[in-house]
Order: sequence, then C-alpha cells, then structure tokens
Amino acid sequence: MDEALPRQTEPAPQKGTVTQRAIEQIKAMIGEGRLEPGARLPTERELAVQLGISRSSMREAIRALTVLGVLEARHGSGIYVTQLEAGDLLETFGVVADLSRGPQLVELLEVRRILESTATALAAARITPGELAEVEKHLAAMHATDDPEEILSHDLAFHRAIVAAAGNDTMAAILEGLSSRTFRARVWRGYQEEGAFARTRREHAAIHRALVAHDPEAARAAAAAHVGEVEEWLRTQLRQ
Amino acid sequence: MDEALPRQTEPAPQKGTVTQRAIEQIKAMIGEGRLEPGARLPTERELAVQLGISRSSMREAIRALTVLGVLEARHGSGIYVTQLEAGDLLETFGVVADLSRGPQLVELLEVRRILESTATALAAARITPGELAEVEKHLAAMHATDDPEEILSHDLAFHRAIVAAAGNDTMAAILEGLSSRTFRARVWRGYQEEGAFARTRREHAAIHRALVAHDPEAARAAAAAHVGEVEEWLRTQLRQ
DNA sequence: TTGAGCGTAGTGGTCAGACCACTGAGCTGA
DNA sequence: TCAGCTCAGTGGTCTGACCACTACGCTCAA
Repeated sequence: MDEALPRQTEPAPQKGTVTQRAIEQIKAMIGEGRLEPGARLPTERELAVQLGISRSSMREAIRALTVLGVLEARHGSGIYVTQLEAGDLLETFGVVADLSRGPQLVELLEVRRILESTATALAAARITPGELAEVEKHLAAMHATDDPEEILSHDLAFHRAIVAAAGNDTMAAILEGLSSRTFRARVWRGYQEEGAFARTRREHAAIHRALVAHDPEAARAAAAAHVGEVEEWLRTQLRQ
Repeated sequence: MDEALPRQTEPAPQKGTVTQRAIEQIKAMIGEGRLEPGARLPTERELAVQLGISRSSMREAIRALTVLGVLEARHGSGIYVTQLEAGDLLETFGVVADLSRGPQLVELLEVRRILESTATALAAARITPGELAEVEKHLAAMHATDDPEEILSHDLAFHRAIVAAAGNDTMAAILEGLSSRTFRARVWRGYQEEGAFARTRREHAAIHRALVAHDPEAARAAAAAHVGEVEEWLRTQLRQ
C-alpha cells in the first residue's frame, strides 16, 4: 500500500521534488514500524535504486533526516535510525532560539517561563537527595567564581539538573533548546552587565529553598519570577 | 574572524564534514545579520565557489537548512531566507510528534497540557468578540456533524483559534506541532472509539464558558482537564 | 592457542560535469 | 498599450568517478 490516499486515478501523482518524496517515504517506513529505532538502513546506493532516484537526491534526503535527528550516518559503517528519543529529535530546537530576534525572543522566554516553572514545581515534589546534591554542587560552584563564562556554565547546569529531576525527558529536551548556549549568552550578557548578579543569586537561592522544602508551589513561583525577570528586562530593552 | 576559537595553531581545523561546515557558515551569516529575513542568497553554484566546496555538498547544506525552515528554495528563481518566524522554524516540530511512541507520547501530551492550559488562560483574558466568534463557529460545527474526520478537523481548529487568541505566535507554533494531524489522529482514534464524544463536548463547553466569562483560572483548569483526560487514557493504554 | 597487526571489501563523503524544468524579465508585434 | 514569446539564469536531477573511513577476517609470530 502506498502512503498517499488515491486522490487521483494516477498511479504515481509525482507531487513535489523527488528528494521530498524520498524524505516522506523514509519517514513513513519509520512511522509504520518497518524500521525500528537503532536499525541500520540499506546503503545509500541501494536505497536510491529501491526508490528509483539518483544517489545525489537520496543523499539530500538522508542529510535532511540527519539534521532532524531521525537518522544518523556513520562514515564507513552505514546509516542508522536514531533511538528517536526526545534528545535526538529536539536537538534542532536550538536553531530556533539561535535565529530568533526581537519580539520573538520574548515569546520564547515566555514559553520557557511556563515550562520551566512547571518543571521546577514537579522537581520539588519528586527530587531525590542525590539529585538535590547535584543541584547544590552547581549552585555552590556558581558562587565560587567570578569568571562570567563559568558562571553561565554552572547556571545552565543548575537549571538542567532541576529540570532533569522533573522526570519528563521531552520537556527537558525542549528547555535545553530554549536555554541553548548561544541564546543564553546573547541575552544574559546584557542582563548581567546591569549588575543583576545579586538578584540572580537571590532567585537561585529561593528556588533551592523550595526544592529542599519539597514545596511545588513555592518552586513554581520562584522559577517563574526568575525567568520573568529576564523576560521583563528584555521587553524593556526592545521598547527603547 | 572565523567562527571557531583558535583551539589549535592550525589555520583551518577542518572539523566535521564540509557539508556540516557549510550549514554552520550559512547559519552564522544569518545569525550575524549578514543575511536579512527574506533576502536572496547567491546561487548554489556561486555559494559553492565562495565556500570552496562542490555544488553537491552545497546543495546538501541548503537542503538541510530548507527542512529546518531557515531557507526556502524556489525553483527557477533562487534561494531565500525565510521570515524566520515561529511558524517557519517550528514546522519540523511536528516530526517529533509523528515519530514518538509509547511513553514519549505521554510526555508530549504533558507538555501540551502545560502549554495549552496556560494559552487558554491567556486567551480568556485577552480574547476579542471577533476571535470568540471564530471559536464558537468551530464549536458549533463540531456538534453539527457525525463525520469523525470533520469533527477532528473542527476540534483542531477550535483549539487553534483559542491558542491564537493568546497572542504568542511561538507558543502557537509549538502547540500546532504537538497537535499535528497525524498525532491527533493516532491518539484520538482510540480515545473517541471508547465513547468519549460526550465527555469531549462537556469539556469543550466548559472551556467556552470560561472564555465567555473572561475567567483565566477557570479556563486554565478546563483546558488542563481536557488534555489531562486524554493523557490519563493514554497512560492506561500503555500499562496494559 | 592466542592476539597483535595487516590487508581489504564495503560504506559514507566529496567532487565534477552534464542535462532538465521552471521562472522572470525583456523583446516583439499586433 | 499589452498580450505573447523568447531566452538567459536558476534550482532539480542524474551519472560516474574517486577519497576517507570502518569493520571484519586473515596472517603470522609469540
């Protein structure tokens, strides 16, 4: 059975470019379970013959699915389906954050505020002593240095550890994209230059307190306020 | 200045494949503002010469950025940078929903519950009479037919209209991906077969009431319950 | 018997050049 | 004036060749 409903009497409607069709066909193979996660695909040359297209076009299709995190090409070995986990598929989410500007950055921060506050609330309810120790490690490291690069790095790890404790890998992957290194660097730079370090520390401490107390509502409020501060600052920047 | 820090004394570290490098370079050109949204790029042949690679490799790079929604190729005309709006960049988000299975679907629904409940709450506060009329149109259409396809279609439009009224295009684009047609079709099918139509109608009515009353908290609760029902049903399905 | 080292077949990565399909701007002529 | 045509330029596709790398099996000395 073909993937398209017979909307025409034509046997092969030839819609779109051959590469686009190849992308859809491989996606369909995976979606229908004909290719399991981790499975190895036929060779580029063989796939091209199977779908009746040239190797160049097939390579473009494979490249497309590679950047989407669906396939993984290993030089000299073969092409494999990824595990199709959240991390694989949502890696490209960072591109959005990297290329967004102006009002769109505010919208992204708003999404991050919503997700991160909920994730922090979940974490407060579920976090284990081991996970809490990890969070505290980065909190302490953040206070122990003056190097902005290192602070940013531990800041990221601090939030990442909290989100991981929330137990939803998909949400974690999305937030990872929303907090991607370049995105944070661009916004944080200006924000911290205005002497927001002290405020950031206070907010981090509040989040930490809520986690220790296993108080979801306090955690939600603290996380929302934390991201909201940056969001509001960015709004102000855009107005002027 | 090159994009990479000089971690080696080498002038050109040659990291990764040439195609990957080309992707990064084009992305950098856009990120640095050398290519504005809507701008037209040099021809494939010219770009290939500029970056010192073959046209094949350049085409793969362009294809990759095309599927990511960053570039748009027009046959016979040229290659253009998209408007880099949320819709352009987050179109690929639907791929995640299409290829996710099992526990990951539950995680996706959890993310959707969080975002959609907040979006519905925002909509309740901001919705205009015109937007409300649009919502009601789909609500009525949903009740006026028995065709599952049409019901699903209006169900999607109902939520889309609400989310649009929330005023955050980025969030709307993400939710669009999370509610993509194939995703909904896969989950909804089983859900509705169990006679959930009546419940769905009640929940939609509750959401509508909250919107009319401009009551954000009621709207949030109603939307969360609505998605949560499906989420819980899916959890049950996975257990057995 | 064992294991380090060496081939080698097969795979993805890259390149070059050719032709096709489509677009759009300029020319032509009624 | 403008409908229609022409054609140079652009993306889309194909072919075939070679390079870089991997994995596996073979060899041969310990």
